[in-house]
Amino acid sequence: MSTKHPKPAVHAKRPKPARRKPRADAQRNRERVLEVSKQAFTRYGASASLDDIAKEAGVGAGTLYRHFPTRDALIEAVYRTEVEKLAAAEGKFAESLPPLEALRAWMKLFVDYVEAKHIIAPALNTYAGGASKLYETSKTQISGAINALVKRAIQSGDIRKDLEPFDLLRALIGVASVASSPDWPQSAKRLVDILIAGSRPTTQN
Amino acid sequence: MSTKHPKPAVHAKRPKPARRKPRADAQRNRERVLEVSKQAFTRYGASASLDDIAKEAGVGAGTLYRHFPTRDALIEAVYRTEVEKLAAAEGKFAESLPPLEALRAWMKLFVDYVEAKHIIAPALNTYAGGASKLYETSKTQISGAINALVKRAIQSGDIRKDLEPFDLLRALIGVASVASSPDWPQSAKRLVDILIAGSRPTTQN
DNA sequence: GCTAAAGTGGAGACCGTCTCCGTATAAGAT
DNA sequence: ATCTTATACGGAGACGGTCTCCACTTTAGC
Repeated sequence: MSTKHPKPAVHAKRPKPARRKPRADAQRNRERVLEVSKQAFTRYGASASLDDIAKEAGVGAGTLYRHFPTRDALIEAVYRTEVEKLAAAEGKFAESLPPLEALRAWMKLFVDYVEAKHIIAPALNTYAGGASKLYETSKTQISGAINALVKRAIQSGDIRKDLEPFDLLRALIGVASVASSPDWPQSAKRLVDILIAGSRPTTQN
Repeated sequence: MSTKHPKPAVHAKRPKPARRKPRADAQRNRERVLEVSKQAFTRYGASASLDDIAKEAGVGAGTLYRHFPTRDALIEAVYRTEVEKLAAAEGKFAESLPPLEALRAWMKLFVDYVEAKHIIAPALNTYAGGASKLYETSKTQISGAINALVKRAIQSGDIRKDLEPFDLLRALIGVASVASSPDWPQSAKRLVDILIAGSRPTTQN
């Protein structure tokens, strides 16, 4: 074996362990699980049976758990793109609207997202019990968005200087977690207006 | 049996089925379960094992489930008194404080209650999944309280006429459901102030 | 005391979670 | 084309929680 080629380090994507290319079936299964999960979560809520999801996706339970070790990991993966879109909307609003209206529009968009996929809200909150660090990135993205919007609105003088952006976010998550009653979306949007009104500089009394 | 006494309708508490007095042991067991549940819920959250609770209370699982057919029923029973106290505080504040401050004080008291017993908030919300009608009475009590406070504050001109009291309540429940981060109580109270500021009549702009 | 109504308790059926490991298969080397 | 081996698969089964069922016990009322 002294004639063997020198290490093909030129082709290696990763310098360290010289990894092998990921298997095609693994990738396929992962996507199928994700697909089925999305439907299952919207249909049955966050407590949908994972074994059922695995079955419907045509994979064994072991496969599902290998790709997504915990329920949280799965939820996070499912809603990662949604959260990214929501965070991205911040930029668009910031460009096309005056500061205060951009903030208002984004907050109402948040409500819309939660209305469609009501699992997002608990996913952004640490939720009851386990303080998993999995949602950290999602949280960071959303925090970044509202931070930018509030900062801009403060600079333009539309919002009190001492307002904590995170307070607003917490209120938003909270309001969104309460999903009872049919007129919830209207109520949530009225609340956005109240929150913004309450965040303006105190010109009165 | 023709000599038997005439129906002792005089002593009957209930006219219809002439019920027998409830058994002493049943009452005792019920209270023990309630006692243990209260501790278990504060220690392990709303998902504490019911079988464990039964075991610790020294009763069989069957007994627990007979008294409280569902988890919700048990939670409701445990926090019924707390909710009653909270609702009762409305009267006190209404007497001793000006309308707006009474509302503010009550809302902050709400936050304090939730901080101590973080299960109250989900109990007031329908929560994810099943729309059980069990919390109806609790909800009604709390709704009544905030309704009275808001109405008074509207009449004194401190609050916009078109404000939906239930919107405020929903925000409160929502904010209270978000229990992450150590400075949550401060944040929640800042939010109460924001909500109230946002509910004032629009003298500006 | 007697008796029927009321209540008890725990075995066990059921269901969801998650692990373990023997088997299958794709990727890369020859 | 075949071999080798890292990678992935899947489902049986251990585990733990929920909830029911019913043979047995206890109590209230006479």
